[in-house]
Amino acid sequence: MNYNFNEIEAKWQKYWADNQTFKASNTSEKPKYYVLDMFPYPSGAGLHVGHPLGYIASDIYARYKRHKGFNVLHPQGYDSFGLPAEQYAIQTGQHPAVTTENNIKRYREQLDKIGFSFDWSREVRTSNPEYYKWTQWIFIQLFESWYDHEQDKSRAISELEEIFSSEGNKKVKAACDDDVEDFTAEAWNAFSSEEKQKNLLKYRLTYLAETEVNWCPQLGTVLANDEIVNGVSERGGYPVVRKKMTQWSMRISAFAERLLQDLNKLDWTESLKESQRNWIGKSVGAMVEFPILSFPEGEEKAKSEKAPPSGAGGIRVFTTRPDTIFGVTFMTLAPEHELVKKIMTPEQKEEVEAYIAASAKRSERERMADVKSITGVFTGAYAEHPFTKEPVPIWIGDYVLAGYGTGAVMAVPCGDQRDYDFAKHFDLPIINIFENADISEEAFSGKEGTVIANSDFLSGLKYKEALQKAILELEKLGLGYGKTNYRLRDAVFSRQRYWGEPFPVYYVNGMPQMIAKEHLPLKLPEVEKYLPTETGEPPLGNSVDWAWDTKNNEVVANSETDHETIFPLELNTMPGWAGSSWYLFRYMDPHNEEVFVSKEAQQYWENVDLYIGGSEHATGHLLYSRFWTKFLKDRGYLSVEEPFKKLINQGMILGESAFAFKVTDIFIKCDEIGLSHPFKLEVPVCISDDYIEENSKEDFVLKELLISNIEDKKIINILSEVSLSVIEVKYIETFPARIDVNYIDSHNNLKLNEFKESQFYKSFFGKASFYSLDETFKVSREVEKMSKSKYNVVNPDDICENYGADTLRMYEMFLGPLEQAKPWNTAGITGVHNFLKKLWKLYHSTPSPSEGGENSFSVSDEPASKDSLKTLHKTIKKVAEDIENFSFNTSVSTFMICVNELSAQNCNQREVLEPLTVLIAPYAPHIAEEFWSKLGNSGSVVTAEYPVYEEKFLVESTKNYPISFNGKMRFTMELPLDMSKEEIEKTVLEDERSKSYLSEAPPKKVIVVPGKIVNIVV
RNA sequence: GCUCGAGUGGCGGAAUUGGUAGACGCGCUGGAUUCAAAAUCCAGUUUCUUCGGAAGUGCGGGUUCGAUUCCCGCCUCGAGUACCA
Repeated sequence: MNYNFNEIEAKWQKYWADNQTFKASNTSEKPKYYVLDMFPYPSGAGLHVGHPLGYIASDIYARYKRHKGFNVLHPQGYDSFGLPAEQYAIQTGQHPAVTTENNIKRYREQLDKIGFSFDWSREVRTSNPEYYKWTQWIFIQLFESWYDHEQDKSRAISELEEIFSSEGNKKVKAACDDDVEDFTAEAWNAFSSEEKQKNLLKYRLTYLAETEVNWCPQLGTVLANDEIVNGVSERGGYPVVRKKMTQWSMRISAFAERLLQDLNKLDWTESLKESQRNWIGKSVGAMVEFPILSFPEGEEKAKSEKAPPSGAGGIRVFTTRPDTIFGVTFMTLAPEHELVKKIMTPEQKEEVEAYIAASAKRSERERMADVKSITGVFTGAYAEHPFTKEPVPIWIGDYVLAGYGTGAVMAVPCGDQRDYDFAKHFDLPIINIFENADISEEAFSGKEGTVIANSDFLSGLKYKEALQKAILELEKLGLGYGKTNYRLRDAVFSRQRYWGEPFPVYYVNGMPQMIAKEHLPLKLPEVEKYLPTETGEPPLGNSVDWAWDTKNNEVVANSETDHETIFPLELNTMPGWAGSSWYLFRYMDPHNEEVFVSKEAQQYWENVDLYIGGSEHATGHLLYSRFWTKFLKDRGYLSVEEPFKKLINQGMILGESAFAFKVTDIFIKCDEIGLSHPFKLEVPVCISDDYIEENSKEDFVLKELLISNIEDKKIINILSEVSLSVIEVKYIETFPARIDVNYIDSHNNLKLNEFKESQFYKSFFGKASFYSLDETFKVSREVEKMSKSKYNVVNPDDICENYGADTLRMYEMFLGPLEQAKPWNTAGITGVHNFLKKLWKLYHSTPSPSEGGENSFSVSDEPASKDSLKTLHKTIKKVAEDIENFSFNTSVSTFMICVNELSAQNCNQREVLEPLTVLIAPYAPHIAEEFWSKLGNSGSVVTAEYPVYEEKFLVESTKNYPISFNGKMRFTMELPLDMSKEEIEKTVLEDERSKSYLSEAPPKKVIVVPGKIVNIVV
């Protein structure tokens, strides 16, 4: 009987499902282990071979841990709210819930074929009301909480109210909005309940704030930053305007320091931690206030002496280098800075306003892209230096960003390159305040070891001392204080979309009210269309039933809002990261209707031991999830501070795109080509750089080759460095070159007949008439991201069908290190497939050709040979080590070596093959189950114990020593391992081969490392 | 620009408390089997070579008996981030 993988795999997949083999229990004597994959968004395109890579790795690890005696939680689910389903709904009118359901079905079928050991009884879907009920509940908890910086934790808002009513808000060190005003206990108690609510909102961990969104009037929708290209919408190219909207925000910035510090506790890659550190962007420095010296006529005179740091009488700046304060020669404000219009002098008014208008026109992106050109305008106003009391000119310049710090900087040209460039450009003074620093060419940015000079009381001090001293002196003057700044902004939590979690919020007189827990979930309403309303409100505004009746606690028609118990509901929905920020905990207790996770379940499973997923979530999902975990921990709902202990980012599997082309020689005569005169060849062709041949007689370089798509025609632009030359362009592809990889065979030939039958051919070439397919075509390949639009997608279903899931699993691992990006090449899969066939043969007898007939299962109970046991134990050792190190590619190699050796030894003994079955089970579970049952075991191989490595089988008595001369290995010698250094040296030197390398002279030195190497220096 | 990572055969890759560079697989070449093909099996496959050998892990130095591995300086590619004061 041959290796019939289709039959075997279907059989065991059914067995696992029927027997609930992978169902995890929340109570067990065994130690727990939680392995989690980042759950997928079920897209309409289905899975390609790149998607399961991480799932296979985590599945191998989960199965391995089960063999090692752990109670393993290995669940899977769907991040099923999201944009694509909504966009599809806008186009087709199909309800996102329907398309999502269909997509999930397809995903499940595909996943099941690969043989994962998921506990599907714990499946979660973020778009499921039973699930998002708890997402809404967490939102309410955030609303009911504030952040106490004193205790460094989130606390109940009721505790804050108590503090306010007993001592006011002066002593409270809370994370809050910038505009809170001080009030006493008496004042608080005198507040109306509405005033109280207004003030509390400024402290809540989720709060309403005016924030800007990208609004596209033509599309009638809000766009994300990456949907905007050069200031216009990516789709359609319509203008986008910044529009202020009241939106929910999350006070994640309150957690900045903890999110930063706790990174040190995590077993994540350094690069990932680094990008979170950068994202949090901590900088330690000082807030300094420069009093304004002169307002223009008619305005109030500057209050230079007594202006408090928070007052409006000065310009507040944040600096990380207060030690360089004596180097300040000017100040720069962002053009948007609110003080600009107040302080500019009448003489400068025109110029300043023109500059503001000009920079407002430039998009953020433009401003950032254009780093080189230096622009700015003098406002005419001056500030007073806190120490020297000298006037400091105030400029505006768009190198200062309104969104960071205070939107203003104290310019120290000797110490900051941007200030330096600005000063040089506008001929502003530069004072050198560093000892022994040359600032004639560029700014000096050294810190450690720098000695400050020319700086009054800071002169002679080192960087660190000067820093402290400067802050101290500023504090004395009341013009500054030490301050730590974070780049991390509060996260906008509202989306003007349909397919997301509705907020459990209704509004009474404009103040938000939470719907009580017992009335959750607040389900998404039906709408007729998924676009914003004509008045520009979010899609939920299209619903006729979207108001809350506080009397019956139910959703009612919004036409009835004039009734005194009926109030409008929030129209926004939550962002994609809401549901994914806490899903790991729901898997622990997925069907609990009372709490989002029971204390017992959470305390048993704690948090995720191993998390595998893509690195694209480095600063989104992974940061938000840490934030919510910390919050829920603070409020006593969780016992852990972090969601994911260990994290591995799997690398992307790339596709090998195929380009088919017909070879035609075309000569283009270019008489006048200059850089300013791109040559245009207006024929529908494609060309790639590789196929350009230069005319060697002319000394020219092909500078650049541009291909642009204009009205479905490919236009070649050739830019040459010299103006007079003849370019010979060969090998022009005479039709759009991208070909679906599935029509290319392993020898890079176009499968012409199949290709002509394909939908791909018909849609692309059906109407074209300028080429003939019957001629010879060439195929070139290029490695790119795997994507439907590049026609390089390989479907795992096809691989399972043709080679089996076990082959797919092992091949994906064999491709290369898990964390590395690597190209997929279906041609290479035969190596792994042949290995499994060889493995199959080990367990089956091979009848001699004369006998004929089928192979049959034949494993002997005789004792195995010494060599076979050695091979087995070598393999146990290496494979176990490799799994622990997530080096799955090398463990597949090890299996291959093992099977090659056992085949050569004609090994068919149970003593070896039974442990081998368990060893390979995590990688190729179906074939392992088949062997396991044929070996006479009942039940699944999953329950088998992992084989134990025994040193004794590997003990050697001799070593094949490499003998090197000057470090170069020349030959080897088999010598006993217990031979002494001296004996080894003597034996080696006496060898004939050594003598030929030594010529006449004796060796200068002989290094003998017993058990390793002999090196002779000549 | 900054941060992180990586450069090894035709290709994917292996080897790091410094100790036989190229494991394993693909591809390729030759052979066996076959009417033939597929499948399978065997042998070879870093480069150069006067067939004795010699060189070789992006480049240039250094440390060492010995460097893919450690140190210094560069180059290239990839990922992330971007005027962060």
